[in-house]
Amino acid sequence: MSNTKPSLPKGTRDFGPVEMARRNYILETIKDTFRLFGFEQLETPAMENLSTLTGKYGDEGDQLLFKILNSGDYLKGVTIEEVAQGSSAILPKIAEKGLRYDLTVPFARFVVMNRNELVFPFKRFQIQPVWRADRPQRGRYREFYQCDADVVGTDSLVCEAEILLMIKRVFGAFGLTDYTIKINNRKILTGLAEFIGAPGKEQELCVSIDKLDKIGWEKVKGELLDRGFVADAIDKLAPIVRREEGLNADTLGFFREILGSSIVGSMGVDELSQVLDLLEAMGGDQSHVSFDPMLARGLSYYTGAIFEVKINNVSIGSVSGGGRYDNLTGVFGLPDVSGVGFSFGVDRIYDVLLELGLFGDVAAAPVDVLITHFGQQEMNYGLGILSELRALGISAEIYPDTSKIKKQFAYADKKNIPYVIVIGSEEMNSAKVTLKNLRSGEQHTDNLNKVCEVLVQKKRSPND
RNA sequence: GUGAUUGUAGCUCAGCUGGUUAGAGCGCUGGUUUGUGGCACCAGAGGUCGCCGGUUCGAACCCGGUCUUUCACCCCA
Repeated sequence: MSNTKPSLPKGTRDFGPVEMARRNYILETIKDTFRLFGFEQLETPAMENLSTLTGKYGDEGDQLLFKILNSGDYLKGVTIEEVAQGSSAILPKIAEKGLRYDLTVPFARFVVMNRNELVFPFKRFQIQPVWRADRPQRGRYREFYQCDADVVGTDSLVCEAEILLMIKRVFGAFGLTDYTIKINNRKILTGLAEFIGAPGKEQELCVSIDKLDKIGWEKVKGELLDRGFVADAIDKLAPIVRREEGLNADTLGFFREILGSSIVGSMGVDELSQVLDLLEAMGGDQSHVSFDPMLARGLSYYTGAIFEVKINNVSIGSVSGGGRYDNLTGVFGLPDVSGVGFSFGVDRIYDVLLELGLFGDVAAAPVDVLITHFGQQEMNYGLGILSELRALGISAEIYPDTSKIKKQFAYADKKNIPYVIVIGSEEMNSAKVTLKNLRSGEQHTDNLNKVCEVLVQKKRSPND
C-alpha cells in the first residue's frame, strides 16, 4: 500500500462544513433575489468542446484554458513529425474538450442552441465553478465560482434599474451598509474621447482610466502619452478627472454640457439619467448609487451601462460588476442578441462578510438537539424519541455508540449543539426525559411532550 | 509567462555562525469526576524538519533541482 501524502492541485480548495454553511447562506440570499426578480436558473456542463471555448478570450485566455486529454489512446493518429513541431501542433489531436473558463460563453452557446425554444427576453442566472490555469494568488484561484445573471433580448433600461435593485436587496440582506454601486455608461466614455479630441480611442482611454484608482493620475497620464494621446487631449481630460465627486444629478448635468456636441456621448448621459429615474420609479432611491464617469472596467465588449460595486473601508476589490453588451451570440452565428448582465463575486463577498463579522450565527449549530444515553437499552429507547423529534421538524441526532456520558456531552459541546436529552434508567422508569440547555446549564426532567414543546418553541423564536 | 517569497507536531510558530535525544502554545487522548460539556490541575500520544539529490566527520540550517504557499507584474473574479 503506497502512503502518499494527500494534497490538492494548485489553486483549488476544500470547503469544510463551516465554510459551506456560510457559502450556502450567501448563495441562497442571492438566488432568492434572482428568483424574486424573475430569473431562471441554468446549468451547463463543466466541460465544453474546445472549439466552443478557444478564440473567445484572446490569446492569453486560450493559454489559461484547462484542456482535457482525450480518452483512450490519445496519441493514436499523432505522427512523430507533428510531435517535433511542438505542442500546439498536436493539441487539437489529443484534446477536444476543455473546462469552462467563464459562464458567459457557455450561456451564449446555450442561447444559440435553444433560440427557438427560449422565450425572449430571457432572464437567466447561473452559479457554477469555472477553471483558469492562472497563477494563483490570494483571492485568486484556479477553480472558483461565478454567479451570473443576464437578461438577453431586450434593450430596455428597466433591466439596468432592476440590477441596481437586486444589488441593493442582496447587500441589504447581508447587513452591509457602507458600499457604493458605481455606475457609468460606455457611451459617455466614447463621448469623452471625442471631447478631448481623440475620437475612436476610447478603448485605450478606458484601459488607462480604469487604473486611476490603483496607480493614480500621474501614472495614468504617462500611460496615455505612451498610448499616443497628445498633451492637449490630456490637458482637456485633467479637469474632468480631478472633478470632485458630487451628487449624481450635478455630475450628469456637467457631462450633459461638455458632451453636448457628441451624439453618442449625449445618448450615454440620457441613458444613465433614465436608469436613475427608473430606479426611483421602481421604488428604489439613489442611496449607494454613484455616477462615476471614470469607471471603465477592462472588458471591451460593454456598450452601454457599466457597474461595479465596492465595499467601503475594506481592503478588498470590487465584489460585483457587470454591464450592457451588444451581440452576445455573434461568434456562434446569431447576430443582434444584446443584453445586460452582472455577476456577484461570491468568494470576495465571503471575505468581506468575514472581515466585518456579519455572518453572525450562520453555521453555529448543525443540529438542535443531541440524545445521549447510558447504555444500549437507553439508546434503543432514544431511537423512538429521535424519530418523534424529527417528525416535529426538530433536527436531532443520537450519539451512536455507547460511551461515557462525559464524552457524549463533549461531542455536543464541540459541535455547538444547544440542547442535549439525557436518557438513563431513571428517565426510562418514569417515562420522562431530561433536557439540558448547554448554553445556560439549566436542566429539567419532564415527559417527552413537554420537552418537545420547549424545543419547538425555541426553534420558532431562537432568541427567547 | 516574468521576478521574488514560504514550507518544522492536527493548527500557529520558536529553533543561535552547521554540532548529542528538534521545542512552545493551542488542539488531541486519558485521569482528577462510573448521571453531565465548557473552567482548572495532572499525565500521555503525536515530527522521514515539503520532496529528491549534493557539500560535510556531521545538515532543520549551506548548495542545486522540484513541488507548495504568498506577493508584485500581466490579466482577471
